[in-house]
Amino acid sequence: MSRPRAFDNDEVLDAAIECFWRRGLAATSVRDLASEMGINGPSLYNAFGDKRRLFAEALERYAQQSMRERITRIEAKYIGQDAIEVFFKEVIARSLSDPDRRGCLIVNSALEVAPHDKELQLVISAYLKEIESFFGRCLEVAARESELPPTIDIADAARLFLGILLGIRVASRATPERVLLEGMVRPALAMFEPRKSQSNK
Amino acid sequence: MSRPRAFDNDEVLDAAIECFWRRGLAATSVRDLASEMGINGPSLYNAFGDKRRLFAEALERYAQQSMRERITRIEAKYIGQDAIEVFFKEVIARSLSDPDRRGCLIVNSALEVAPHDKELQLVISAYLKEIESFFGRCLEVAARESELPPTIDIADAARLFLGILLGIRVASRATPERVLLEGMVRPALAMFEPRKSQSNK
DNA sequence: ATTTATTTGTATCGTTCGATACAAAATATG
DNA sequence: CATATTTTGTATCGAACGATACAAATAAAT
Repeated sequence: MSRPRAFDNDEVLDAAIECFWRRGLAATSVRDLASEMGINGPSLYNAFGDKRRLFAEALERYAQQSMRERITRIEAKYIGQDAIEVFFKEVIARSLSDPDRRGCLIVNSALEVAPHDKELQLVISAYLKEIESFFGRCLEVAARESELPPTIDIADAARLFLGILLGIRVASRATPERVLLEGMVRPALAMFEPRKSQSNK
Repeated sequence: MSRPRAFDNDEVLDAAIECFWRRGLAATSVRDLASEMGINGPSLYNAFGDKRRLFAEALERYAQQSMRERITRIEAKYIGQDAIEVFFKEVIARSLSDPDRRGCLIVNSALEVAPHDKELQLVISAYLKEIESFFGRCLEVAARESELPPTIDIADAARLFLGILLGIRVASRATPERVLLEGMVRPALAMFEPRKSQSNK
């Protein structure tokens, strides 16, 4: 009954994610966005309401495609200690290979947006909780598989790994050096029981 | 030979710190700054050059008054494990008691500014290194005092504590909850040898 | 007192900001 | 084909942006 959209919502959202990811919310103008999304300003407002609502949609899509995708993919293939190790290995590799040093949009938004926007604070806080829960699940499995000393408090260990992840994401924007990022997580991974090593030849 | 300044440089810099600390670099306008600093726009430009240079001066003053002050004050009174514990206790207390959730200006700038400003990136990266070195010194002492198992790699442990600190600062802006912030650091503090406990009555 | 150098306050500069008014274009439905 | 409905592109809107021109004000030096 009406004229159809000339663009794909998800495609232009991906372009918006790229803008917000690289420059943040405040430093990205609507003109930047419209240009990178390949649409006109009025189309942007017609489709997404305003800049803040576009940001909220981009953030949710990022959480789905970047955070949850990684968690479900890793949990489908690894469990316990392995899952945590693979997770950090992947995050560090991505952080070091990104010439724009974008870090993680969720972490960036936790710092830039959360204190000034109550509604988005709740959303972002929930994203962080999802990551903490992922670590919690891995640690539960590790404890069951005797990879983890029973003295370890699992809830706190999950919080520790979340903290280290946030630390890695911050550090990678100012000091993107492998020795630093890997060094941040290595002592925490040492909380696991020593692996039964294969016989050395 | 000339008309004297009607304002104190350090006083107006403190006001500038407050602006940048609460809202970040991009979201703080020169009018915000001049208003909070109690001076006119032209006086601001005459004294500090431009917004970016004012930010650089405010950041350096913050590093001196907030980061280095805390480190030297704590190191003058505590050593080893105690120093690290007091440091985190203080940071967490400050984070939870700040209704504006400003976090740490250095950490905020590592995320917002460092990727887009090569010169400030180097400055910020050096600030982070100062914090890491503080942890390193504490850990060296702890190792000498047998507070630390010899299996612990001190350089990596210092990187871990820096990472946790960054994590706490980020989390405190989105999820300022004591159980989370304390939980992030508690497992790391468990790397120290069990203390010889006093006889229980 | 006059000169010299700097700061101060007023009044902007041109640019960019987020957001729209409006009419032409496009499609599903009747 | 005619109508109803939404999208599109052009052309802005008023407000706020970073930054200055300029003259009055202020003090030290002569």
